[in-house]
Amino acid sequence: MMSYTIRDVAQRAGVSQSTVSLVINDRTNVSPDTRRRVLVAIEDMEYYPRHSARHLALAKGGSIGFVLTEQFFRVSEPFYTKILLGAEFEAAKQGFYILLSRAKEPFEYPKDIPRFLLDRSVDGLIVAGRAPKRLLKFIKEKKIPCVLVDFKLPSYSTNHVLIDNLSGSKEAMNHLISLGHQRIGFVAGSSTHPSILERYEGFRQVMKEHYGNSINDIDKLTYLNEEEASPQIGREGALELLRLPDPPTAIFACNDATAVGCYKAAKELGLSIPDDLAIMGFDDVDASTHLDPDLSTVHIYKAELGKEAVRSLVDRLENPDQPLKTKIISTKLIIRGSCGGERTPEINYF
Amino acid sequence: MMSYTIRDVAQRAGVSQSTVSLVINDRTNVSPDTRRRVLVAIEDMEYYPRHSARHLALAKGGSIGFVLTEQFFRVSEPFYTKILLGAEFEAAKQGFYILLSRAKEPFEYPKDIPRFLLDRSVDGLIVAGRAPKRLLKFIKEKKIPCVLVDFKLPSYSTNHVLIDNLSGSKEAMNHLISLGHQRIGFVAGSSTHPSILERYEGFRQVMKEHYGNSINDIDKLTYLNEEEASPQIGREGALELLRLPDPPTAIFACNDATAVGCYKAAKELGLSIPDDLAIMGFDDVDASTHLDPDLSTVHIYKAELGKEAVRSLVDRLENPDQPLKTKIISTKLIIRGSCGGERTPEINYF
DNA sequence: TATATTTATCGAAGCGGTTCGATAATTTAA
DNA sequence: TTAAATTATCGAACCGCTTCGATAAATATA
Repeated sequence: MMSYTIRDVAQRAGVSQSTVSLVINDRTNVSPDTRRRVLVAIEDMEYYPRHSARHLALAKGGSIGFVLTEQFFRVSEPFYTKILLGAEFEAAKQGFYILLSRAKEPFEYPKDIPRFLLDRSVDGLIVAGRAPKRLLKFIKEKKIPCVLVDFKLPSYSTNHVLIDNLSGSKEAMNHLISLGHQRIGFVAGSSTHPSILERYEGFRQVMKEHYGNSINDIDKLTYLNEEEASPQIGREGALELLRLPDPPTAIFACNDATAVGCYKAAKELGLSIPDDLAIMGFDDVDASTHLDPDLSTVHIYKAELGKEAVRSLVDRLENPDQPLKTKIISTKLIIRGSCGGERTPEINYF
Repeated sequence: MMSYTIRDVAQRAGVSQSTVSLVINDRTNVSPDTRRRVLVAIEDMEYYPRHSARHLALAKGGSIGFVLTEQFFRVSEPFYTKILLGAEFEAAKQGFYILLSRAKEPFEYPKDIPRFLLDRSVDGLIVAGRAPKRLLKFIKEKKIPCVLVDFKLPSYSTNHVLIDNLSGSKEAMNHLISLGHQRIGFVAGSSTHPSILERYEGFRQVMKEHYGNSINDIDKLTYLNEEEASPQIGREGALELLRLPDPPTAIFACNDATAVGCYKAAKELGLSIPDDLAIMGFDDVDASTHLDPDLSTVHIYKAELGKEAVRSLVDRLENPDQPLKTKIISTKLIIRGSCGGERTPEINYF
């Protein structure tokens, strides 16, 4: 069943198609009476303008590309998909569509350039997590408006939405210290990711501040692995630190997935949490409340990251000459059962 | 920087735009020599046809809408997003885009009709999880090709991709029984969802088969709740069953989220898993390996569901007069630590 | 060799919108 | 009362692609 076009509406309302267009786009210089007639016709015919036609005529279509690094597609899925869902939420609100795509890793140029970039289906792009350099270069060359979420590159300027990892990390560390821990270990995977580095930096700063400059000591209490942060890495790291002659009494894991592995290590060594070993995570993924005891961690407002990314991008699309902006979203320390201290009341963040 | 159009390419190659179009679309009746010249020009100019223009000309754009029920957007996120990711994977392979949208709950018509349906941005639709009736009605009226994933309505005919819940459930039950359990409880949320009902049916069938027709008994061992399956529901249900004068020695939870709650209940009552209480889940969500002991469960090939949905839809788009098809995807029993038995070797399913 | 087919290429119309410039109608200014 | 400015409406061109029918060139058939 063919549906109506703007011409049909025009005919029905007894006006020209240009007038209908003016009404649709809420432009000035249409008499109230004509406007009413057109609106009635639109209503009656259940007319809705074709997206592709507008897109073609306007050279912009109100769609946003969302790129997820393939690695995260699998491993860190619960984290990044929350960001995606937040983005969808805000995009819908602002009348934009989200087109989803993966960035392969390793990234091959030009094969792996998302097709919606090539055929101009999207007006702009959000990249969540590690962004392939070659992709970023392409985006810059083509001058495609873009915002990076939870990732940055020293020499690359664009809009960003970032997590306040440093503050979050320091807050978590200070909490651990306030509980009396002196030997605190740090276990991390994905150790080249800027967010992880910042969490590490927070760990170091607080340790130094409290326990002086005995860097060697800090280094001994640190396990860094470049591979994707995961329970396996967490387990390995925790085992390594806990087998030290002078093992830590608390472990700060770079994220919740890693913390899960620390639980396993503790169990293997017969250590009880939090009495023998305190564990602190980062991210506040759903799984953290499933652990026993439930995990104290640093909450990240994931959906908010996605929302802010969309706002940032839409803003940029609407005023292209704006200065670049970086938004930094705070975190929130959530005390549960894995390291003692007074529990934070649970709130249901979307 | 304006990019090239088909006319530019035509000019460069010294042919008409229609010829370029023929080459692009790989049509017959183009001399090898001309084809080569055009291809070279395309290559040189990095030409790529505008999506919206093709869309307009062809009245189809190679995009698929993916609708997620808002409820699942939050609660069952890890489950449905895996399906989404699988769909993206297959869609990319087939050259389709995925547009994401939520279906509000409750669903208000016509406000909540996804916009991409109204403005014809998508050629077809995948709906995952519970689909609002009013939305389905709209889809049928507009004759929009559609496939339902993990949901069906008795009177609604369309393409489906479903989980073989009944077999999965029976297999899980038989395993429990083979371990010697006689009193097995069933705990479920989302009890009106067809998938959950099928799992329940599997439970009943196996119980009846083994322990005769003492229906009352089975009913006593059943906890059904219409609210969204969740750890809270699981905890409630397990507590209720475990406090019976003659409590179950095993609990079959309708899904992993619910099973998590059963763990909590067991802990509260001082029961150890699997010795005092065996627990069996369904879904095989990531979190199930984080539990201690790790959860025996029924694996669902979530990404595969998404892939099959795309295949089904694309198939339908390409030959519209095909009969409707329902695909049923099998499950796989995964034995881990929560109920004894020999462990299934872990495989990394995408 | 003349005619009928087939093959290669092209021009122009059309997909469904937006928008610019022209025109007619109305209001304001002189 | 007339000229100038403003407002309302419209026709036509255009966005970038596909496709139909026409035409010219090449090939097959009689």
